[in-house]
Amino acid sequence: VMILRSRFLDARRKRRNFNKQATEILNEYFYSHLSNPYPSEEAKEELAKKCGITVSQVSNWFGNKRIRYKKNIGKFQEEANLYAAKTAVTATNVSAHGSQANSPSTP
Amino acid sequence: EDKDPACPSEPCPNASSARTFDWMKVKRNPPKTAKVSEYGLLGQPNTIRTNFTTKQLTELEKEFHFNKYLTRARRVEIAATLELNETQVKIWFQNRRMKQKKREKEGLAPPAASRSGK
DNA sequence: GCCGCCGATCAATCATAGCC
DNA sequence: TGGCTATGATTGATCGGCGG
Repeated sequence: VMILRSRFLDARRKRRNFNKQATEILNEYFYSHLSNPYPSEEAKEELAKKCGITVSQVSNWFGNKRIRYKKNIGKFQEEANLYAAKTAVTATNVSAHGSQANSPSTP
Repeated sequence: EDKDPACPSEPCPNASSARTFDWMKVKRNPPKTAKVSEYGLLGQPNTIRTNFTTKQLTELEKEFHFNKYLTRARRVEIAATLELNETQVKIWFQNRRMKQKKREKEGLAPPAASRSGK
């Protein structure tokens, strides 16, 4: 089926990569909060300002980053160590549930 | 001054930083968009994202401009007409409203565009 | 109890940017 | 010019929380 997309009218046509500096800032935040890389709305606004991009773009960046990171952790190992060395705010967390790491039901 | 609630509930093989935190293990349940009908006995229902046709999107969009919210009756009607689940129609409207909201919000102060060294 | 909505997020995909 | 990977954006659908 040729789901003739409105290939035109697709906002994602003209895409520009972010500054190297913006990416630097985003990565620093991401890796320094690797235990929980979910910036609050306020944090996103601040990052957006520093990076010169919109809050939505910050959200998109973290969304993509998280998914791609966990999809292939090994591929980001170097990057992780690089930024981990740069900043360390690794908030150690407290655990909640006991053992058992699995989904609801296992078929 | 931020605290993170999250925990690696499993021993990690690595030593350095980068441990395996639970957000990395999050898995979403597959869409239950299934309409329990034709699909052998193994063929999984619709574990994939439904691709709405241009026609369906056009109709939904048209309806949205008419009403941002749907009534149960209208929803049933549209679902039948477009051959979609009521849930899909409902979800489409919810996402559409959020999209609208986002657009309005961004359309009120987007000055700032620093791209790479163009 | 169940339902719809909101806000955030996921996950797959699209289309382009960027490099070799 | 071709091919491939990196990356920002889009979007159907899920998750958790609220209110009716």
